[in-house]
Amino acid sequence: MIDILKSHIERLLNRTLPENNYEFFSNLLFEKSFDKKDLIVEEGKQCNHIYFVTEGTCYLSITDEKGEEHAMQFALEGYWISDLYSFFSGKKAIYSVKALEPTKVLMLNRDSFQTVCDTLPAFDRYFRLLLQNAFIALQYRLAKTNSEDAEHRYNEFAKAFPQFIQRVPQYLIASYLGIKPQSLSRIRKDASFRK
Amino acid sequence: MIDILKSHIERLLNRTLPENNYEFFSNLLFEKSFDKKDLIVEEGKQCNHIYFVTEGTCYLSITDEKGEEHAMQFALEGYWISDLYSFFSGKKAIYSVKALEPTKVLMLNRDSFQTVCDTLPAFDRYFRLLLQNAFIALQYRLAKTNSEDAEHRYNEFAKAFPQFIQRVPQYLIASYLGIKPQSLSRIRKDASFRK
DNA sequence: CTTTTTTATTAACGTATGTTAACTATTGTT
DNA sequence: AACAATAGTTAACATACGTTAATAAAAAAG
Repeated sequence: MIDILKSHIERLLNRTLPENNYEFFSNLLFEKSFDKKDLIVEEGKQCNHIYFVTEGTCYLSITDEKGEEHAMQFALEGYWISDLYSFFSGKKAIYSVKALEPTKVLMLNRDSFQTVCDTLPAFDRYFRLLLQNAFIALQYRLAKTNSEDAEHRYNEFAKAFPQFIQRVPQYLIASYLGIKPQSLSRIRKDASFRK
Repeated sequence: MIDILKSHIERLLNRTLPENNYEFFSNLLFEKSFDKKDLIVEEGKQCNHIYFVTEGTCYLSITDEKGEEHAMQFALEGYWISDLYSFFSGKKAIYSVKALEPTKVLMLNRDSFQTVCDTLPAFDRYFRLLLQNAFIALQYRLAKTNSEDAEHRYNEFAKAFPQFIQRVPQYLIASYLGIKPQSLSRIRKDASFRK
């Protein structure tokens, strides 16, 4: 069951890991379960872990001054999620992570992260590749946010992430796209008319 | 003159590099100069380098289907810039990089990047830290794009990056903020009234 | 099953930003 | 210095999306 993570690592590194490397790493992980609606990371508190989802769904969000929540990222089985700002700086979290379903994660704390990166260069490489991909995807998403209208963005999202359309409530998808739920409703209705 | 990069690396790693480590790395770099308006990276062609700016300014942009250009990132002395999508995948660039002033860069090609990361784990670490910071900043920028109006975003930008306000034309700053130059003009006028 | 809570829909109206177009200011070129 | 090209401003009008509010549908809880 932990092996979904091992194969994730080996796929990114494009090679198999020596068994003792992975063992060293996996001994630093803790398993934890959350109920639906539980907060995995809470804004205002230090976020001392990164989380690898092995079961369930959750999402990262930020709350603005008006008290409105904005979904930034969704995660299901095989995704890492956390407030990286807080994790890497040690400052208070500006994001929250909340479970959308009963969710199981493998968690790695800051010290263990440092240890594994210092001890096994393969893990520095692994996390670099993760961040590389995340950065490229995020930059592309921002480009689309600044150039396409909400309908186009919704269609691209639905095509790229059909699993999220299934498992994430529509008001959070609207929020992720940078619009209100009413607007997404309107967009979907207009689209269904045109069919 | 190359040492602006060395100190950049040592600042991120939070330690001094063995002199032979840096020498190994810097021998893989090429220096190149561009005139104002030159394309450093051209959309549609492979982007085979990452660029560290030692002099001048340039910016990364993407052109949408309607032919409109969207500024994604600015870089002046001490910044890395490139189309990382193309650089890491080997596919055709979807972004361009263009000089806004006469600009000097140190460039590192894909093979050399691989070599230095494979040979010196410190560089995997360095590029992980770079990407980490870039990801965190980009995620925050997207959060603001989805939650604040253009006036607020402009004010935050001007405060955080006064150098760019000096050296980058206003229509590119508008584009970076996700609005049209006319809108930024209006915002600035309204603000000056309220003073 | 029934009730309550949460999520989604719809419609009328408001607003920030886009569009078009004309004009001015600035910068670069001969 | 004169001219051309680029960048910035302004204003009238258009539009995508936000706001408010009422209702309906679906999911969770008793």
